[in-house]
Amino acid sequence: MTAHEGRVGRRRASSRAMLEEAACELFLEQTYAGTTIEQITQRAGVSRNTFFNYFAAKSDVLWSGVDDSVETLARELSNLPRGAHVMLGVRDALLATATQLTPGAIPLAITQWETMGVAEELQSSGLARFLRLASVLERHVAAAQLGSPARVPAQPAAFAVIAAAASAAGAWARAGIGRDPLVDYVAAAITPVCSGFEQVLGSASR
Amino acid sequence: MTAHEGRVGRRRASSRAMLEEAACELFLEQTYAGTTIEQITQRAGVSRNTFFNYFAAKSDVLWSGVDDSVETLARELSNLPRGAHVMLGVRDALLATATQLTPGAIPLAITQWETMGVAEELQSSGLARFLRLASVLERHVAAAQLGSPARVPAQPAAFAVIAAAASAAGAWARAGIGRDPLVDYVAAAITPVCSGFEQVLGSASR
DNA sequence: TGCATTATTGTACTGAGACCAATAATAGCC
DNA sequence: GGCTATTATTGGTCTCAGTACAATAATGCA
Repeated sequence: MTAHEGRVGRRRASSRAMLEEAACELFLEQTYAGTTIEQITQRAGVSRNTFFNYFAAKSDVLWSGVDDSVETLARELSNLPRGAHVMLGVRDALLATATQLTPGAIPLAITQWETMGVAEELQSSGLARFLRLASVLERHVAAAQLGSPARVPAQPAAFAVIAAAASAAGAWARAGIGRDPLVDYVAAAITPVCSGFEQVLGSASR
Repeated sequence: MTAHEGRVGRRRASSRAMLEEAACELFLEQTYAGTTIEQITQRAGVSRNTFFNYFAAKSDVLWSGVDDSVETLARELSNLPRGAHVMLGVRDALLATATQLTPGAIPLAITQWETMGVAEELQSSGLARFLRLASVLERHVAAAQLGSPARVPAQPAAFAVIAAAASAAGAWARAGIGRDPLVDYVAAAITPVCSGFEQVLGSASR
């Protein structure tokens, strides 16, 4: 019927969005830890196994927005002008990514922090996403310095910047409605990190 | 018999160290994911439940060194002179902590990175430790600026510094034997972060 | 000797996640 | 219309981590 043009095989009867919606309701009613995958699939009207056709793990439901932002970040990084200050470019790319994170696309894990009793699970499932973003950044920083001898250590810089951004996202979430836009929080958090690493470069080249 | 002075109740027949040792052997033989808790306790000669008297989770075995370093870091931070540059003090405390991490005390997760097939599990269990260290740091940075209006954002700074240090620890681990001491790696990684946040302070106060 | 305290063990259970085989729906082809 | 390759969904079964709780064993002390 829809979105099945040219594709062969059985039509999908469900979708990530369906499952996310069902899961979100239940998380708000019962907390994250208190709801089972079976309950999610029951509410969505599919079998338990179908869940694993769409998510590799229960915790993935909380993070589907982040995976998209990985691609956004990669795109922003590749659009940066060559040769300019590496870390300042990184900062711009990250801020652009944060701006593009419209409220609707912000992961459940962040927006529903308090209500869903998710803090525990965040600690065990969040690092994977963290590392995915960081590794995109790391590759960029390393590549941008290919010609010249690398002076900004790529992985530490990437880790530090992403960690600061994550902290900002958390603070933004806890600030509740009526807060400033996310990008302002992110900017304040990552600017010192970027300029710190930028100066490593500056002090060595001068 | 030993270390039971003044204590009442049954003597411990096992210990964290016993279980860690058994676990380490098995991880090297079979990888982390390939060994069950039951196998660990069998080799240690205790029952499966005893494992949970000493560790809250399987992954805790990989990280027992880090928990100690949390205390070391807290101690080093509290020994810092008052009023000096916050982030430079933080750097000193972290480097002191890294120095105190003798090879024997360095967590399995880091030293046995390749051999034990642990990278997967690190991603899901590592963030909890990361956050524990970061929150110690965060409290210190916030407290050190109590009188004056806080200019270094405590949590972003703490997250960024710890992330950089973690990256350094990983790089150190992957460098294998014959590498420089851990503290050198950590110093190179965290110095830009600390000076970046320190300058936020400097530029505002001048 | 009995009592409070602490360590260890046994049993049973829930739930995540993996694996695999069976079935259902669909498009294209004859 | 029937056949076939392809893809989605489902059911069944299994392992293992982690929890809960009760029973038992060892110890110091009154």
